Amino acid sequence: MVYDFNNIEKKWQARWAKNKTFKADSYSKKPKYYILDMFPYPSGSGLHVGHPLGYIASDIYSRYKRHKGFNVLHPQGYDSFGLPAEQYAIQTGQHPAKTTQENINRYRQQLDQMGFSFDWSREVRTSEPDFYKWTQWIFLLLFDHYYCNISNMAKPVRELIEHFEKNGNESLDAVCSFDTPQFTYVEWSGFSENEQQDLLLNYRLAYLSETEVNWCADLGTVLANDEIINGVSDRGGYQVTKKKMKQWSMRIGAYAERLLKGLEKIDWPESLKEMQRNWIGKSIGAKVLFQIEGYEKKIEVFTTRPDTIFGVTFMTIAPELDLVQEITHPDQKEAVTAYIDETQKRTQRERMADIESCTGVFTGSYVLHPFTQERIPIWIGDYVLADYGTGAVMAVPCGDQRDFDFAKHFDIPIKNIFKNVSIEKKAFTDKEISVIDNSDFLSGLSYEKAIKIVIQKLELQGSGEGTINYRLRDAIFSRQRYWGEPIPIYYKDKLPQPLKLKHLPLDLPEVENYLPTAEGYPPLGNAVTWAWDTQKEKVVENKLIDNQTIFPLELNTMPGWAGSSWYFYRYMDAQNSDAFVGNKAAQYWREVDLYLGGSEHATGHLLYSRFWQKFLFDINLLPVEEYAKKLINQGMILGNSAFVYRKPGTQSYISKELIHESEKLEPIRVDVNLVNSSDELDVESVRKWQPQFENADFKLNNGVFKVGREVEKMSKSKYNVINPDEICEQYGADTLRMYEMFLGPIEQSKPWNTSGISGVHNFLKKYWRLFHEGNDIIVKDEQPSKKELKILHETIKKITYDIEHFSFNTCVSGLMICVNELTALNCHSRAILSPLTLLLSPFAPHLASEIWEKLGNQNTIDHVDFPVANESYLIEDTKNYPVSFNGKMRFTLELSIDLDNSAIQEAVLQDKRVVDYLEGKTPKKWIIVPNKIINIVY
RNA sequence: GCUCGGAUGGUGGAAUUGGUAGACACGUUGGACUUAAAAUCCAAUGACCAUUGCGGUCGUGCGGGUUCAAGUCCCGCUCCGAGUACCA
Repeated sequence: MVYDFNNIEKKWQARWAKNKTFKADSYSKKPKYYILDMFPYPSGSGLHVGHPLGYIASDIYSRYKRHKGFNVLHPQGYDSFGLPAEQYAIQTGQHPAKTTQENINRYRQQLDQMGFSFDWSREVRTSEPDFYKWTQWIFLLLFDHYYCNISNMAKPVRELIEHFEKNGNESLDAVCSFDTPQFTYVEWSGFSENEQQDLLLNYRLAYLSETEVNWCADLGTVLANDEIINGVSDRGGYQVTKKKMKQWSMRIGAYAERLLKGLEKIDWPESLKEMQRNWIGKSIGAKVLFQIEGYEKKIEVFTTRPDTIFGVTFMTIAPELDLVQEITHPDQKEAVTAYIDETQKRTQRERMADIESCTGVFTGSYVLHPFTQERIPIWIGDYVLADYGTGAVMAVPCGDQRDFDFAKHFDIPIKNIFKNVSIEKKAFTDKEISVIDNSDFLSGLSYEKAIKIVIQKLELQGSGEGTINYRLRDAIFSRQRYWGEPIPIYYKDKLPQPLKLKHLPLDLPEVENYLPTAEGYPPLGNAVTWAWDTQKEKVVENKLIDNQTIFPLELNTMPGWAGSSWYFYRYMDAQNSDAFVGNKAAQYWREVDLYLGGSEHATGHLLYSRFWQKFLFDINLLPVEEYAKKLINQGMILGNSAFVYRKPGTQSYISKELIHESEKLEPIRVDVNLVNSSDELDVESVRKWQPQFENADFKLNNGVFKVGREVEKMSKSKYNVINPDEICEQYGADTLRMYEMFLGPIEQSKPWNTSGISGVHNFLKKYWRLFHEGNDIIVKDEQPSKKELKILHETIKKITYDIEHFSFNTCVSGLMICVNELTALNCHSRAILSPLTLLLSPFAPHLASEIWEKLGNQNTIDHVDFPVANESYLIEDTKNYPVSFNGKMRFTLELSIDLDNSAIQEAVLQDKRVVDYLEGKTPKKWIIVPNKIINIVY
């Protein structure tokens, strides 16, 4: 009887679905374990072989944990709002909801055929109103809270208002926008309602503000930096300009320090933590105030080197600052305006690419040095970024390379404040070995001491203070897009007002046209009908109508990361219609025990979700401050792209081996599915594949056309996608699962390559044969031999250890060795085969289930206890030791035994530690290597 | 530039954390079974030398060091990958 994987897999998948085998109990006496995968975005191309890598690993671990007696929550869902569905809608006029549903169906079918043990009863979709109701609700909570620096947590805006009524904002220590004015309680009560609301926006965690964005008028939308190439839009090549727009933002900066500190408590990959640390970018330094000559205003700068304050010879401010207009001297007006126009045309990308050139202009104004009162010229330079620190820099050319270059370029004096250092050619930046000189009260001090003293002095005279600055910027939350969560806000006198919980979900309306308009009017503006009608209030045509009063609604939608920032809590209580997660469920499941996903989300999803978690923890809605105890980044499975080479300007393609090195050819990607394993191209299929190849000329070599290969990310646009479906068809899901694990360590990226798949498939066939002879299952209830027991228990030990350390590739090897050895011994003992099948079950669940049933077990294998290694079977017989043996051993040994053996005595006496021993020090363990030396482990 | 990873046979990768390097698998070669093929099984397979039998030498990117013992630890390089980039 052959291993009929297709039928076995169908049989068990149907049975699992019917019996709801993997449904997690809501509450259980068993210990809980929550294993989460990053949910997929259901794209049009379906799953490729790279997607399931992490899912296979988490599935193995989930099945293992069930065998170990845990109540395992292993859910799955879809991150179903997003750009590609909307782009597709724009092109074809199909509603994104429709295409999304189709894609989800395909994904589900593909996930099921891999035999994953997901609890589908808890499925979530971010684009479903039942789900985004709560995303909108969380947004409203963020809108309704501010960050208090004293208690170091979010607090209700209500308390903020109380504080303003009693004290104004002077004595308040809260996170707020940079340009928040100071006011007293008297002033506060004098403000109009609108003025008050406007000020409150400076404190809210979700707030509306004027933000500079990359605006593309032709596409009618804001673009992210990576959507712009060489100053024009990546899509269509249109011009991109900078524009100030009212945008919703999230005050993630308020949580910078806690996001940093929290990393110490969680078991996440060090490299990923490092990425988050760099992204948060903490730097310790000082704020220094410089009085502008002839003005009341002061310019505040942030510096990490306040010790170099006596080296300041000019100041540079970012061209975007409003301050620029105010302080520009009439004589310089023309030059400054010209420069600002110039920089505005340059996109951020151009500015970034153009590190070499040094541009700037003098404002004609001066600030006064806080200690020497010297006049310091104020320059404008676009090497200063408006949104880092205060957008102004005290330039110390002797100690900073950029300031040095700027000074050299514009011929500004450079003052040396370092002892015994030449600054002729470049700035001196090595702070650790510097000694300050030529600096009044700081002369002769080291960098560390000077910083302490200068900060004291600054604080004393009120012209600065020690401070910490973070690189992390507040996250822009508005998107001029259709396929996302509507922001639950309406406008009263142009001020944002929150909708109420009873209004939620604010459904995404139907529109005729998904394209945003050229003025930046979002596509929701095209909406004809909005969905709800609550008592007196209703929403019609972008308007909230309340008692005959009409208010416009917010038309922007939320970004992709909104729904994914909290979805893992929804799984705990997916059907709850009264809360985003019920208290009882949150208390039982608490947090994710193991999270698997790609490191590409390090500074996106994985940071934003930690931010929302901390916020929801602050306001007592969640029990823990970090939601994922342990995180593993699975590597990417890369594609092996195929290239054909075209002579420029012709339709002539040349087989790979016929290419001379000197020839310049254009590489063009072809679908890898049209290439066989020897890199030979199916020319006829290529002609049918794309019209450009229809009449092309292919120069063959020995009757075949060979392609070039390159390893790249697997993506539809690179035509290198391999779908798992065919492999499941040809080898079965169990083979695919084990093969993907066998490929290498889970964290490692690797190119997809099917050449080794037969090895794994052979193993499963061999495993099947271990139990079969002809059509009969052959299992004997006989006492297993010592040797068989030893093989089994060694394997149990290894597999258990390796699964717990997520070393799934070595698990597969371990099982292979075990089966090879048992085959050689012709083992048919039930006492061996039964536990062995349990060991296999997480990896090849269909095969294991089938054999388990054939062994006559009444229960299914899924929740049976995992075998435990019995050490007594593993102990080596050491009696015949030590002159010759196979394998390596570690054990405690009486020294006298070995020293009596003259064959090894000579070697032993070379070992310093033996001498130590003879002098009275006791070793703990010895390791003996034949013909070599004795090792002693203390 | 900065930060973090990595480098082991023809290939993917093991190595109990300092203790027989190359497990397991692919590939290759030879053999068995077969009219033949497929399937399956067996053997060899790091390199070089010796192969009449044993055997020997070198080997974990390069150069040093610590140690009885280094793929593993330390110092200095080279190359590759990832992240980030005028962050004051």
